[in-house]
Amino acid sequence: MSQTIKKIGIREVASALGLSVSTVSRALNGYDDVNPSTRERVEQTAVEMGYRASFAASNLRSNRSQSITFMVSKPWTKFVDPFFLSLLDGVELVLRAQGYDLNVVMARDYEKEIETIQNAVERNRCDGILFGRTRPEDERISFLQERNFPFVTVGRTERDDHSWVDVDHIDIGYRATERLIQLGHTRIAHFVTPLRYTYSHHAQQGYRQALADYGIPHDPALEVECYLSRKTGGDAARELLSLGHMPSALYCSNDMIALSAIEALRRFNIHAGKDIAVIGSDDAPLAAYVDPGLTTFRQDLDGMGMRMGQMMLSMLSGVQEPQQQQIKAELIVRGTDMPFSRKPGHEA
Amino acid sequence: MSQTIKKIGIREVASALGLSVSTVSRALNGYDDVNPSTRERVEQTAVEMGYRASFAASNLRSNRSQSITFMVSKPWTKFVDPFFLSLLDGVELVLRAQGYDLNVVMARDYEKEIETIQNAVERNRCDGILFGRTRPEDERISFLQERNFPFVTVGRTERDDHSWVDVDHIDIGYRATERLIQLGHTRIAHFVTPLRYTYSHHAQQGYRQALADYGIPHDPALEVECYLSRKTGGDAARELLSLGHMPSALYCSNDMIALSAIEALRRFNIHAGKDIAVIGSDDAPLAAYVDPGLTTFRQDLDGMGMRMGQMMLSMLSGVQEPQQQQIKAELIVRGTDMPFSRKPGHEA
DNA sequence: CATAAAACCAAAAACGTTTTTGGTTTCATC
DNA sequence: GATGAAACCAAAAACGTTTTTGGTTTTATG
Repeated sequence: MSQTIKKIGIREVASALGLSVSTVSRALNGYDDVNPSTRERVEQTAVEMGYRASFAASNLRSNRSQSITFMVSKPWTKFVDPFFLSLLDGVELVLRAQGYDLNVVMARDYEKEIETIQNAVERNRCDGILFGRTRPEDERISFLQERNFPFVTVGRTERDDHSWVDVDHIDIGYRATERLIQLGHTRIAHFVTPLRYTYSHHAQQGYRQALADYGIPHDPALEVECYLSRKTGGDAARELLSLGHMPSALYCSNDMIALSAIEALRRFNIHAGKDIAVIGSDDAPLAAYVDPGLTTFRQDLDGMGMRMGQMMLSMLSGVQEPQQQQIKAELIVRGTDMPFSRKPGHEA
Repeated sequence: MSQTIKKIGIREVASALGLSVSTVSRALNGYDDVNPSTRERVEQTAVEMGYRASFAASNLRSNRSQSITFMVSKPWTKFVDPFFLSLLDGVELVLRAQGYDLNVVMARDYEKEIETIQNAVERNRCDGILFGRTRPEDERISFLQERNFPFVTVGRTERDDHSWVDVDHIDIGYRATERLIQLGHTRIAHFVTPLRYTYSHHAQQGYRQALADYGIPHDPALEVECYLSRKTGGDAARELLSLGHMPSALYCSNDMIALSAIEALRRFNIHAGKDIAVIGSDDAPLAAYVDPGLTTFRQDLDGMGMRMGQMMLSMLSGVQEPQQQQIKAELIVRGTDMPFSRKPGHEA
């Protein structure tokens, strides 16, 4: 077994250079009252000796951790939501460039969310926090605001006094519905994501607005709240089917719901793209792989993540005003949407 | 705007109780030389006052961070690999139960892996580290061993003197190939994951062993190294096709490769489950959704993650001997494998 | 050449805990 | 009732940095 490697601290670096500890620290941290040549000597020696400042010590003294926490909530991690992983990628890229670390923590369930945030914030583990799955009334927001702690959310709340990035789900809901209407459909169902989340309401709003604009009455029976686990798109589809409410078109505010519904309907010999038109919302990786491919909307998650990172950085550099950015999604036409055609058996 | 909430430290708690700081600390940290009633008073007051020990301070003094880092490498995050997310879930569950936090950091690319580990280890940010994508010779291993830093890997290396969990890929390769042979196939291709990873070699080994055991000569042209990005399963399939090497069966050591190949072949009117038999390896979520469903292997990732967490905990409690656990995967028969039938056009 | 400003650096304080050290009380035992 | 052990607790040291304070040297200016 090789000998354990000796841990080396700032003191060792200082004495090796014949400088004081404080000078080494200031040189390394980019203070300006240090001779450029001294700084260079210090920097070089530091890497030569393999010196790395103790995270705990510098964090304690400076009260900065140079790291940002992204909290992901359980449902996302359970049935892997590619949504947030691509997002992370953008965030990380931007933060890393400014010397910040990004780390991800998981909140196992709903109650743990606030606890997880508390742990991060009150124990001073990070300089800022990011999270998604916002709800119209979200106690995480008030918690952080009370503490004046920097944060950016993915998704909005009822309030507008904080920084967020978001996809325009009203727009998606509207365009999906409008497209189905223009394809001749009038009985258009909406399988909506859990209504505790703000974005579900947005999707709903867009859907209803499109119906209204085209003079199609809104049938509440066609709007079903789905979950990724308990009541899937498949369950909702079977429910509609058994009630004889079968629509000719289906807009789902989540691709997994759409795919689950498509799969369930296939067992009843109802085929998406042939017997029923289906449009999704978030271009899950699966969407391109199924046959026929799911018509859905693509979102620039990477760009959104980068924007989110930039917002965080600017907050850390002192900007107080809330920053907000909404991005539009792009329609990806594949094979599951199609014009309306009256066929026997598929209409109630 | 509400007033900023005052940060409260251990000193405040101590003086509120009329106790010394050290007693409060010992009470909170479960030392045994403190009166149970005192301990209870302390604990109660601490939560009442909303006290939370500064992470940095306690980490600095105690040299423990009560947190474990899971490093994920870029390729995994890019094309969402459900593999590792389910794993994380199990790990987190076990660690959390013992008061450890799990956080995830991303290594953007190959070179950054060692740097990321360095940052975690040398700056004392965590008490242990977890990572996957092991290679036969893996400098991360030696780095950590030199420093005597606790770690567990997902996957093996050439060496055997460290703790790991792993899926038995030799077994998967063998059983997949054997099944195809028993279904009557003799020209069986293997689309293998990048050979820099240890598990790819295992898959290869199982594949070749099965061929050998059944007396089928090994045709190197049928074994193609694939990547998730550059050369996908689709590329490999087209390549075989253009060379007139088309096999009647295909074993892929990764489901995404399998799905990509299936999709590409469909465009040539070669249908998995009808014209070619396909077996995957890791039951990606997509595998159940495509039509026909992909025949593949399911791995108990959650259990593997939990085992991994337990290993880490035991290392932290002083166990030195390497612990190792290999799990077997379970065959999931869906629709893409089928018996051999001689058809014109699909045999070279 | 005197003086002020700027540049440079050393010493010491500070960050908020945990750990060490040691002292006092309580309790059981002889 | 003396004695040792155990239980309990307070004071102070320590962790490894960054920040503050202040002092010395150099440079620019009149």
